[in-house]
Amino acid sequence: MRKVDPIKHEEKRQQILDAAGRCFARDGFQGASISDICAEAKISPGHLYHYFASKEAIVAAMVEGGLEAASERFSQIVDSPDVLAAFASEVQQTKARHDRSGRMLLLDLLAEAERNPVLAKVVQEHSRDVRRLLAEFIRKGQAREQIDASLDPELTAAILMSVFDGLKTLSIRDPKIDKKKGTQMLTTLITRFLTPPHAAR
Amino acid sequence: MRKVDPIKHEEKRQQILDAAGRCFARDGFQGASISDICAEAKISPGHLYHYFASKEAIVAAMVEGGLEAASERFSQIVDSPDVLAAFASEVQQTKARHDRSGRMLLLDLLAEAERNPVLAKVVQEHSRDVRRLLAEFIRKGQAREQIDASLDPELTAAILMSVFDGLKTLSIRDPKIDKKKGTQMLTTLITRFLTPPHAAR
Amino acid sequence: MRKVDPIKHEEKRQQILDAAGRCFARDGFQGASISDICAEAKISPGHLYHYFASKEAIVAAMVEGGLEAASERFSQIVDSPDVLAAFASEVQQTKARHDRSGRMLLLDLLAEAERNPVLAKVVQEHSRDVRRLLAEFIRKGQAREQIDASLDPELTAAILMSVFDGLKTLSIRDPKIDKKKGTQMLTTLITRFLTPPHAAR
Amino acid sequence: MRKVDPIKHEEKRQQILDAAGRCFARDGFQGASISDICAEAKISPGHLYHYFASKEAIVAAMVEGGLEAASERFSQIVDSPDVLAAFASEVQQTKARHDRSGRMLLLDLLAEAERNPVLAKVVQEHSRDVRRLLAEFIRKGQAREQIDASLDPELTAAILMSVFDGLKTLSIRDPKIDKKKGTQMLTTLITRFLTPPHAAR
DNA sequence: CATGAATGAGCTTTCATTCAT
DNA sequence: CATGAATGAAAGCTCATTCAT
Repeated sequence: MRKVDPIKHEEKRQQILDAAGRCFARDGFQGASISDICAEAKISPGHLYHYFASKEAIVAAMVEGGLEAASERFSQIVDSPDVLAAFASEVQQTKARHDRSGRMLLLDLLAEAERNPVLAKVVQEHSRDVRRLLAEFIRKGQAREQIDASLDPELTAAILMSVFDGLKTLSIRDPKIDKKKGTQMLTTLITRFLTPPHAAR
Repeated sequence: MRKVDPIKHEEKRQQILDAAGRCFARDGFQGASISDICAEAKISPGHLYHYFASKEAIVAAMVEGGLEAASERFSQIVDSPDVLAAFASEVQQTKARHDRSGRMLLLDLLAEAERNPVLAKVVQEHSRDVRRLLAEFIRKGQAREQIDASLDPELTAAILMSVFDGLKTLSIRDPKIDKKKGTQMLTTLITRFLTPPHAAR
Repeated sequence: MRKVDPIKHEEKRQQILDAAGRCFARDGFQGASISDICAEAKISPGHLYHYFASKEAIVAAMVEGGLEAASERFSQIVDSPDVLAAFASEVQQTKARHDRSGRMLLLDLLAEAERNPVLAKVVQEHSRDVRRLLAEFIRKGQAREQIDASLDPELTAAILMSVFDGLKTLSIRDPKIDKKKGTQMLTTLITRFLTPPHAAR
Repeated sequence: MRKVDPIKHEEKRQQILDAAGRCFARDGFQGASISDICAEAKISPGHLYHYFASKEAIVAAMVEGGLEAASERFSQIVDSPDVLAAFASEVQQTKARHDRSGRMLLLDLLAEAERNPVLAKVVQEHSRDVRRLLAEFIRKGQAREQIDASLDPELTAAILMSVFDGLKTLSIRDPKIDKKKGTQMLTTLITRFLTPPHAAR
């Protein structure tokens, strides 16, 4: 009868993950300490270990959650009628999210994934999923003759993901950049890349 | 009275930087410890501080060195006759370097620069220099009608740098990717992006 | 939800301060290491930092405690009927305390206070309090015509405190000194200093 | 023929001791590092060890020098005709020296002497010498009926030295004290202490 | 005589983790 | 479920001292 309520348990986990997210965003994966996270989540260190086996487990769970959310966003675009408009919209949303307080950890994650096999696996599985989604997307566009049919969908998807990743560095390299114009330019880039060569521009 | 050879001093500094580079590549900026670096450089921890005032100073020196080398590479392309060929070549070289033992720390660096103001400044100054070089490059291409004259050179340069940054994530997200084909696809992307709209493709 | 017993916490703090006191007495403020204190208090170095934020905090707490105790002793004499007898008694007690295991750190403290502003402030505030107590004491004696009314109470108090400080050096300069005779001589000194000139001696 | 010039050697030693004195005054015996002293003396650490076997040797030599100088000052007063005037003058000089840049290390020294047997010995030998000088002084005063003949010369000398030591703490305990008035008060104290009881005051 | 390279133990402090209650 | 006590290894860094030149 005195079993743990699994819903409450999950809620607490989420609260901890949220707190961890804020700490990681502020100080990085290595810079944020268990102590910091406990303070942010207002729980004791001993208690935290009831929910997560280790710091790495927290990172992994947080990353997995974040990537899942990203996948969902992508899958919502899939059914969008106009391919390029959907892309442009996504780009702008990406940049908007970037300014939110819950900062972008993508670069930290990717850097860390290069030496942490656990994270590497998570990242690669997520990437495969998104790439498939994106490839499917591209195939649809090609069917509608909105996207150059000569482009290999899988590879194109991979390249586009890289381009999106690269976006994160824009404002690091130049904090004063005009983000709106940057978005427009990127839309141009993607449009020209994907548009069938014979199409009027 | 004869002062010690400043050349030897500089040599030792370089040896330490090399060792640090290997450690950072292996474990990240935060993951690599002074002890690790000392072991790798085969010196005592006390001695290291004759050459660098702090761990951060080592990071800064290493980063500065790496970025300077990158700038030099870029400036060498500037005089290249064919714009797009030069780009493609640079892309391939970038990918080749990526596999070297002295691994790429660019993502770590950019992630770290978001919270370390010292690194941020170094990165931004370097980025400004390279961006100017690249913009100049683009202007030349526009003068020769090899590059779309309607593209703002500075912004285009910034976007291209982001695209290059994004490249680093390709093989993290998919270790099995065919790098050669990736390079070709990227060349296509850049070509289509930059080529004047009326030009035959 | 039941928070941990703050009494236990305070007890542990006191135990650590006691251990620190012994170490400082043995090796001085700078000579005693955190390791030493932990060994003496039989706790781990990490644990010590649950109770004190830094070594300096330990020193400050210990000093503050010691000075507070000293102030209390002084305030107890204030109501004593015979001024000079009270002084003499205090002098003897001071010398007795000097031999205790929890040794005298006054000289270390005063020397350190010359370069550590935090300690300087603590010392000066304590000194002000004791000086006021002593001055009040002197005023009472002057009212009873037991103390020369021409002496400025504040300044006399300051000088007397200095004389007490100086006492600490007696046995350092000559370990074989007869402490009883020394105390008598000091009583003579203070008596002659304070007694009204016209009084019969 | 290529023997070391012993005069130059001694000069260098003195230069180092001077530099050390400045460092010790600034940072204390433990706070000043060999590095600091080398920088202040403008020599290399290796070279310093040609002149002194250890840091402790530097401290000992410096202390010995300082105490010797102090003894000399005292011995110069010995032949002074008026006992009390000479005392008062010495007190004022003591306070003046206190403000000099080459700051007072007496408290550090006495505190350190309690745990360092080498320093303890130096201090005690010096103290004995000065005490004898002072006792001789007192005996002279007693012969001239300027000093109370009932005071034991040796013990009185010891007490007076303590009183002088205590002086060093006056301005630590109250940085805003009026030093001139303090000196006058101390002269009063000593005068009343030493003056024969029957003498007019 | 003089240099600066080099050492290695030790310093204060931090931190992920475990334990007793 | 929840706390804060407690650990101990490791971090970055300092320093007295020695060594090769």
